[in-house]
Amino acid sequence: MAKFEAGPMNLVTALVRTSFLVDAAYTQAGREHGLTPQQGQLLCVLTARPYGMGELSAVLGLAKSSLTGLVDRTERHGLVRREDDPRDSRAVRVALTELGGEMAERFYAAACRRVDELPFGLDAEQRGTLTALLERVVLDNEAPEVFTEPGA
Amino acid sequence: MAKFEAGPMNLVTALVRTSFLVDAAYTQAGREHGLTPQQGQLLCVLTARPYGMGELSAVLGLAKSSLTGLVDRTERHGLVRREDDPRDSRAVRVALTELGGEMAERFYAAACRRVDELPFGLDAEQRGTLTALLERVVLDNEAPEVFTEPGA
DNA sequence: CCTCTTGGTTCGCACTACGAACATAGTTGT
DNA sequence: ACAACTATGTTCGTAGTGCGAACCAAGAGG
Repeated sequence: MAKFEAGPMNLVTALVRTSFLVDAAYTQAGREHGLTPQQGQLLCVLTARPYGMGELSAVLGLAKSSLTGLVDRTERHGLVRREDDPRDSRAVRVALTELGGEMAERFYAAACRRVDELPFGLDAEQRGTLTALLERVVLDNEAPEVFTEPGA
Repeated sequence: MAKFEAGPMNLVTALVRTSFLVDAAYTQAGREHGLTPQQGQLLCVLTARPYGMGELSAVLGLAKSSLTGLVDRTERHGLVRREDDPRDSRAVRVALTELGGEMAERFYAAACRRVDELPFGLDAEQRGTLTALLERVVLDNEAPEVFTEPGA
């Protein structure tokens, strides 16, 4: 029963399994540095600039109440800091600490390395094609700007 | 800064963001039916056949101890059942209940629908190309056989 | 038999995520 | 000014996730 299904995989299955691989790579990269994937994600977002809680909630796709905890824990580990927003005294700006910046860099590098290894079976041209197609999907769906290169 | 970076996205970023979209779709599909993504995943795996705990652990990429809890909770919801393995009395076979089978079907359909909508901006040929490229990645990395069509 | 391995569970821990309710601080209309 | 509304975060309770270490019981091998 579907034991030798070398036949064409459907797109949905391919996407789901790829996502599975990416997640695993991401999680592994985090584990190398004592980070949960969520904390790693948070650090990566913050490398661009400080964010407010509400903004983070939107970018990461989490409820505000979920974010309080994530930031709490990450702050407790000394990776992130809550700063007062000068122009709105109820708002807060979450920023990387120095240690957080270093962690972000290392996590980002490790995650990139691992994810970049996934398409090892594709040549340069195929990678280019794949990138273009996925980029289209990502942009069409307005995927949040997660995981932009820190040095950009 | 990098505000109008319409430039070529790198492959890693494209993969990570795509994975983000797929996860969100998956989670949403689960929520529609009162399932967590993990429980949904479990049901999908079990549509093929019953599995032992160890097998599940390997397929889902979880520690055995994590699995006990997942199966416990899913069992508590009446979706899954632990059966004795006739040929090994310490082993267990996790199987779908009738309700579990129905849920699996509905969850699978919902997840497919949502994931299938992601590449709405691609035409048939592009979808074919994308599928082929991802399939290659998936097979090269021996991604677990998650999310195979139930009816296969 | 006595070991060694294997299949699962238990336990304690840290973390994830949500919605409802809440407190404040801005904002608007009058 | 002042009341009414809105936006920003936090708190609280609940359910679920995931791990490693320790453990138990049943098979396998010498």
